[in-house]
Amino acid sequence: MSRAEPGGRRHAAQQAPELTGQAEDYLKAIYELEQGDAAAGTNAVASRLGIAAASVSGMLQRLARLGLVHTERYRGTRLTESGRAVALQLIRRHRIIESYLVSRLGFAWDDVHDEAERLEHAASTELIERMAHDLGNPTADPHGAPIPTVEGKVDERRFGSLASLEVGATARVSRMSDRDATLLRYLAARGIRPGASVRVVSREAFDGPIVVTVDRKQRTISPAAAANVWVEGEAAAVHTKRSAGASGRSSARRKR
Amino acid sequence: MSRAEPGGRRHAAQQAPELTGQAEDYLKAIYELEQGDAAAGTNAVASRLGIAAASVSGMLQRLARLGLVHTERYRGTRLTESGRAVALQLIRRHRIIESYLVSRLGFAWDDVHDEAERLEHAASTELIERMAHDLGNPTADPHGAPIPTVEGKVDERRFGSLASLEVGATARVSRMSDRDATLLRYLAARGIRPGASVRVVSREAFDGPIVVTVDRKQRTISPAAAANVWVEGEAAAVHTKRSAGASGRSSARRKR
DNA sequence: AACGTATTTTAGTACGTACTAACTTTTCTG
DNA sequence: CAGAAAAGTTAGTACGTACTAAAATACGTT
Ligand SMILES: [Mn+2]
Ligand SMILES: [Mn+2]
Ligand SMILES: [Mn+2]
Ligand SMILES: [Mn+2]
Repeated sequence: MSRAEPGGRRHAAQQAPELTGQAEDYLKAIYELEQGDAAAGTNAVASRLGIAAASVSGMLQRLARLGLVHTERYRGTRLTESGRAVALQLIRRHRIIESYLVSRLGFAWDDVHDEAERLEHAASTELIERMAHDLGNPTADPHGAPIPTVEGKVDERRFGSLASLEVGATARVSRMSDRDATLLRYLAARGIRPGASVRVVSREAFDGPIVVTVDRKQRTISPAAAANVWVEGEAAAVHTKRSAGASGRSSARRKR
Repeated sequence: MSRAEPGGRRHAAQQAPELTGQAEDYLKAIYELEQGDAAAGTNAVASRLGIAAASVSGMLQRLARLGLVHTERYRGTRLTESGRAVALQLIRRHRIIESYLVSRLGFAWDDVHDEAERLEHAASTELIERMAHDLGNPTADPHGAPIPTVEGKVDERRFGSLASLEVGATARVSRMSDRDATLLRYLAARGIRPGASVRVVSREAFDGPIVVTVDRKQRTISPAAAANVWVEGEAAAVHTKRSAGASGRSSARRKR
């Protein structure tokens, strides 16, 4: 019940520190950026949230004081157990809201992310659980992202991207980024949605377009778009080869 | 779409000043406190919002700068046209959300106010209109409060309270305050809900309990509770008498 | 009209959150 | 490994929103 508003105090703070919406978004960003053993970089958090890196430094110190993250100066940030729990519940709220808006209120799948980005901070646990129950406790959102359980369990498998599938390989679309409505419409126009099965027909050199068969129909997809689509169960057609996955690498921070 | 968050700037401000949730709540409070020609007092706004009067003074100056209220120093505040428009749209959002939560998600009517108080600031116009459409564009919320239209029209009639009905008078329950869940449960337990028809059987002196017939059953109601129930179409049984209504008085601010 | 009380405003402070500019540390590269 | 580039932090500022304490104004009562 009742998530806190920002500037003021309004409600006496009880045990739980009553995080602001911004703090919650930071935790979510960190959750999404850290992988395995690699901490989330300040710049990465900043660009994810559209905020100056200097501002992020400040907030991370606050979150550290609250016991929600561990920060090693100049070396990145990772969630503590309790920070992770907060992030997962926020993600649960986000994804259930998206699912509800699509299934019950007729929203387009490319139109729910921003709405959920705000509602996730205002919706009570009771509301979320009622929505979830009404939907039959879904396990994935409209973009294929897994929904954490109330207990904070979630499928954390990482899949390879469609962009890195080899020619001849077949796979099932698992999920895609939902942060860009244009991308989602681009993909929808090509039949790329969670559950679709794809097969790479050919690829052009120099990052040229990828030709794929999507549920029997032949389609062309830009590699930039394909990089935001994750697929599972890839199977090469003729001879199996190791694919350099964009999956669980952990050693270094990727540039961009 | 997208109501602003507080501390930061985050989105470039376009034409519309993008009010914070708090500012919106102030406007709503002023709307509900000013009646006819009487301005809303600073203390009244403060106690309504649970905020110190000094803080309210500050915010009112900001709202005045934004052209949303007129403030006459030491004399009270009233909404400008545009402030009123903001307040009415917020109230529309609030009441549609309450209605939706009750009708579509099985919330109890005494449990939706706080939820709506937060969601009203996060829900986009699109979401609200989809909810409204799904409900068949209701004209009143679960507590009998009229829902302003998209154009900002609303039934502003004021009714007398059940507490001021004379013995023998019959009336229909129009609405009740929704800000106290305990009150709502108290009323529900006695069958007092919008549309119920009541008749005052007797009243005790010194603000004692009021005995009423509610939809045929006899019930006892405390005057403090009855003061938060508004009724319409009152009709005295035998001889009609002027009732000193707690309705449209405007000259002085009531104490408390 | 004068006084005392209620109402309202100002002054000074705090905190969350953001920004830019300047500085520090780490990492990469030749 | 030295120097440059990238990444991250600190310093100083701003704004919205709250608070308490003190001062100003208005109002009801004698
Ligand atoms: Mn968010
Ligand atoms: Mn999603
Ligand atoms: Mn509100
Ligand atoms: Mn209501």
